[in-house]
Amino acid sequence: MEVIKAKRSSLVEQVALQIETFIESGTWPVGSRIPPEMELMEQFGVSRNTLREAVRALVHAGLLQTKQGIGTYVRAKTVLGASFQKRLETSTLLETLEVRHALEREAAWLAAERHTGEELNHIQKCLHECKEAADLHSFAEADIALHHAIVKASHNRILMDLYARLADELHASVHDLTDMNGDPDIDPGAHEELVKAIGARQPEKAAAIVSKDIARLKEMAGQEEKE
Amino acid sequence: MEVIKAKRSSLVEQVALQIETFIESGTWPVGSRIPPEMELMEQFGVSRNTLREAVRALVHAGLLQTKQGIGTYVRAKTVLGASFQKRLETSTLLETLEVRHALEREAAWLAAERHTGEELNHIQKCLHECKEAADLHSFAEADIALHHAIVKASHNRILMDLYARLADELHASVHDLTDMNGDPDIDPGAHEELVKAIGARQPEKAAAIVSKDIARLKEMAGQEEKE
DNA sequence: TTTTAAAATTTGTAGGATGATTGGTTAACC
DNA sequence: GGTTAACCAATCATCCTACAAATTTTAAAA
Repeated sequence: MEVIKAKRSSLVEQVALQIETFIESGTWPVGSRIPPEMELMEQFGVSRNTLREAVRALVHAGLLQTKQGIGTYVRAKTVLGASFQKRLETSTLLETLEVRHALEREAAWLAAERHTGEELNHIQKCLHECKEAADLHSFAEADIALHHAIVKASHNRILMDLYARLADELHASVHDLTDMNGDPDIDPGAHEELVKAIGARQPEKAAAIVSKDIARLKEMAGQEEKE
Repeated sequence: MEVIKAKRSSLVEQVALQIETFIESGTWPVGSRIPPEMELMEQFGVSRNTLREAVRALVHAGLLQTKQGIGTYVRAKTVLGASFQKRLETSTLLETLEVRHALEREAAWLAAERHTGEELNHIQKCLHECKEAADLHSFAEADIALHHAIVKASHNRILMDLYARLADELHASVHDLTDMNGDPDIDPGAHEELVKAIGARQPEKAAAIVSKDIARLKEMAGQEEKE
């Protein structure tokens, strides 16, 4: 792991970007503990202050998390994803659902236009796991995986970045919604129609199904706020 | 400007968040130069290292920009906005237009549902300025202002955050497109229809007009890539 | 008056020191 | 044998001092 020193930008910026690269590339995956400060100082060939400024930048961005006495952990894969999630934490559920609608509708449309055979297979596998889910927890996970697969099939990296964090944030919210309402109100038929429309390359139909699905969630959210 | 010291989080994090607050609240507006390090150290009551880590976090986030020998300047108003713009800089024009479509379509729909009389007046004023634009530059600025007004009328803060940066990034791209094609291909009729649909509280119609508008831009972008 | 050099201001980087936190280990006590 | 307290090592958090580098301002020289 030889670190190249460029001259254009500050040392701190260079180190921060390189750490980001290690994270995005998967060298330091989410959840892993990166080397301690003393080691990083040696690897990057900078003083501790410079190293700390770089690490702190990424801590603030939500990419890393430091634990005194223990070490530094990777919390997120991309800066945009982390800051988006931070933003979602201070937003209302309605705002979040509306943005989800915007992103999912566009993703479904593009997936219908662009998916590969392999991607469609993966989408169909996720659909199958939704149907086979034994409990609410399994269903929620399969549901998220399905939506991720669809966004991936859109071949739009920005959508993927934004959606990765949106899905995590919504995971708990929707989970709470269905818990409190008691009746899970699962509509697997909508998922089946969505996947069918995407497979048949019908973007308008896919988009309409997404709109209908989110509208139902917004209604549930509205009822929740009235209680 | 008395700074309160809480105990829960690290000093660096507290200072960084306070600086962010000063920026978001407009105390330090975009483009302005914030006080030098020595002053900030005294104001926040921390050491220079602690202050630098906080400032560096915001520099990396794109909110601040430091110039050696001169000072530190405010570059953006929100972290999400800054990181989104950073992401857009490494994205293709097609990806950007697709995300723009997702956000603008949702914003137009919500604006049709939720606008206030005051907001509609402002939207109509922006439309008027589009029509009265003497040259391409003026039109582009009025165009951006119109879309900003529509997104604001959606009453969704996330959309506003994301769109603020998206508009800036697209400003140059669309400008380049129209420059290179020679023929500006301005369609003021679409803007008029859009504003009419929003005013008449017809969300479906507003959304369809946005889709049509972006589709035209995507076509132009496609032709550009073929040259 | 103009040009050059020095000084001042401000950020960038390095090194040293102490404090605080966390997890693991060991010893003492019940 | 189980529990609790003390101790230690590892690691991050904060502070201080010093010098370097870049830019602007001021003073001196031509």
